[in-house]
Amino acid sequence: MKLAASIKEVAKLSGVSAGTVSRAFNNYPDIKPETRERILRIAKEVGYSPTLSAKNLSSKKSSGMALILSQLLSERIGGREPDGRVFMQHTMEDSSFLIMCGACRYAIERNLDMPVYVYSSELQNRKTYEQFCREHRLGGALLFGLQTTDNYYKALSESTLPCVTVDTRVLGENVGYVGTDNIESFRMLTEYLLDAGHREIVVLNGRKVATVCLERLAGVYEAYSAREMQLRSEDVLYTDFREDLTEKVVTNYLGKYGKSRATAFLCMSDLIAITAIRTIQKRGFSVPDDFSVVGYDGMASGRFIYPGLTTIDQDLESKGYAAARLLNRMMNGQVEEKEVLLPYHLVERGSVAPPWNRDCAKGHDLAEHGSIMTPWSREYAEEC
Amino acid sequence: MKLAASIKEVAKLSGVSAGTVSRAFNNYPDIKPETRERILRIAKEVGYSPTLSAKNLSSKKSSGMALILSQLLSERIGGREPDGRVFMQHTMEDSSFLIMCGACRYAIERNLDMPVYVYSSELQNRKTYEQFCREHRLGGALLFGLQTTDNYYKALSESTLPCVTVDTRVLGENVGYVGTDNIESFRMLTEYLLDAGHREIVVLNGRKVATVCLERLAGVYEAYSAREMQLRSEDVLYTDFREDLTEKVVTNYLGKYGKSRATAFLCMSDLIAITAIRTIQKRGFSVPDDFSVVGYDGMASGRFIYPGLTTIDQDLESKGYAAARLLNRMMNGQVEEKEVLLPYHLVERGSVAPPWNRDCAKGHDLAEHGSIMTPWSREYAEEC
DNA sequence: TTGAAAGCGCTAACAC
DNA sequence: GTGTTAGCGCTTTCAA
Repeated sequence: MKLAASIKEVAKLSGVSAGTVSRAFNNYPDIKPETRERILRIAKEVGYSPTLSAKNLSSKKSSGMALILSQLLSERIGGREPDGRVFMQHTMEDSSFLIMCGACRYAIERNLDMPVYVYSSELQNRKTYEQFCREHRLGGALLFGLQTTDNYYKALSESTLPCVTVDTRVLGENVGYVGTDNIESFRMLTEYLLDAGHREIVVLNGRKVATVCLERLAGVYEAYSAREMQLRSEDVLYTDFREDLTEKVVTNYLGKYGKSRATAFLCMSDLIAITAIRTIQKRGFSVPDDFSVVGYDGMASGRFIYPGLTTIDQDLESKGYAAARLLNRMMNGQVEEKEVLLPYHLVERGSVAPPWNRDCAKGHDLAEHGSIMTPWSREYAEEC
Repeated sequence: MKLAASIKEVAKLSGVSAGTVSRAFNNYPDIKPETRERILRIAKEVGYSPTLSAKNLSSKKSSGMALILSQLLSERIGGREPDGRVFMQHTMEDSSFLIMCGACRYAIERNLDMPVYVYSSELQNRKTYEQFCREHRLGGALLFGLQTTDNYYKALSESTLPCVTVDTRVLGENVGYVGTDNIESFRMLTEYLLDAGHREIVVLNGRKVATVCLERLAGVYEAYSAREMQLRSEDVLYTDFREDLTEKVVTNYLGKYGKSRATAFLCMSDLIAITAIRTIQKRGFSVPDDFSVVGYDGMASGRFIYPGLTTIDQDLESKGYAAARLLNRMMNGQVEEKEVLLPYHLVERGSVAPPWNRDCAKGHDLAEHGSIMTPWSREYAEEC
């Protein structure tokens, strides 16, 4: 394999000028087909492919897109193993990764070069959004994990080049948005619990100021008022998405009220829900016999735990894919609708049961829950 | 905010030439401190920062590094929710992501620009490794998720520029390696089970040809022969890392032997272990009373399931960090040791118990396992 | 349909 | 210390 093949080499070997090679590679119409073929063939032989830096530099308008991940390094929260050892955990773990996969899948399908940059909130103070884009010669950017307090969040609304945010809506001429209807989906989730017979529900909320949380909470309230019921504000507990805080909050609640009050926990995320379930079990209670629990996200761990977590799956990979697609279209001037809401759907696993037979369901076996047939138990029952 | 600030603008505003501005920005020694200050100040005012493409192009040797993630899009394996809905899952999910985080953390700490490229096996056929590096003007590359069958795997050994692989060792002049001592760690893990009293152990292996699996299996054999014991080859089952396959394999085994044979499952990864535990429970058996299970990786879900998964945590983030560090050093000619093995340690949760009281431990409660005090039950007992 | 030439924004070698 | 200049590898007029 030859190294260092430049456009000139190829030009010389093909007996044409550099300009013509460029034309061949960029699908210009004004080039004789056979010339193009020949050039492309020779280029392939010597292993030539154009240097992106040079392309970027020479073409007037930069055309590349990039994915910028914000909250990866900062959003680190700790916890402790039972043996006392400290472990770290990412809140955004699942979501960032899947969104990235989806976006990259789109880029790969279209043969687009789309680098991913991990850019923390802290870095955003050192370099402005405009600077970052200029520095990388971006023609458009995909942003995920932005918080409303981030510098880039504010800069986006005045962005001169197209960009797309995921989950964090930003108003601006050139800003697209891909998200989920948080209000609607939480209304649905709440109704699901109400339909199951629950009347005393505790909401385990995330960060008080996070937009998603605000919207989701609104959905809960909507469901309540549609049935002319009231959600007491003291039944909304805040956990900040942190595992240890969630545990503390749930432990407190259980210590205070035990089974005397709520029959279900409605969680703003799967991570919260999973921790809640674990905490409930550690306190000697059962899910779903004593308490039902639902989450939101569709993260993988929800399948692994017992009982399986009933949740709303928002298909994060599709979200990433849709975001990349929207950005690409915006960059090409195909400015359809700049706001895309993705579908979601309820995944019923085993963490919800009707509340009425709480006390006759003690000592259940893994394969049967007493009050409700979980998918697992059903499957087991069928096969045995 | 002014837009389009180039080096010339800054030069003009500062009353110097472009060359001097360049000197100021690149920490050259031969520039008057106050000139530098002034230039930097003015640059900041107009929001200037040098374009990477231009830098790359003009400097002879390209100096940038990048992280290339291979198996993200291809390594997709499906499964089914209990309700029949199909879900997709990434085998590498946890690991890719955490390694990426670690590598990026290093880059950010050093103020290095390190784009992440998601580059599937399929793409590797369309563009050679050399081409990719040239195209992106890389000075070095970090590769994760490479399989021995990948095109880039083969290309690496002849790489002219420094590169570092994670977990997949490649022999070559310019290739560094960051990994874990798979043999040693699996010897330890096996001994842990043997020490607990297990004599009939089933190994749930991954892909037969994967290097990591080969090494890990070697570790198991070592532990056995150190005690002059024999691991029967029919007790090594292959699952290919796929959830559904794992379930099938374990189900088969249990259907055939029930509790009559093995007392423990030694799994090559946490994902396998978690699926194994779930399958065992679905079949009506208990972990750890009927079967002990251990995994390897330290993935987050291992904490969420019940019982907690006893496993070897290999701290993937540190792995990514170490890899980026090694690459950076290699690129700077600080060629210390090109092979870095990272520490690992056993995390004891609740999935292992001695095998001798299998049958007197039925019907246990979450808080007490009969045969062994798990960390959870211990904690619970202490607090109540 | 193609070649020639002027840059894109920067660095680096060589003057002064 | 600083200015000048010649590229880096490509795209893109403008001619031919």
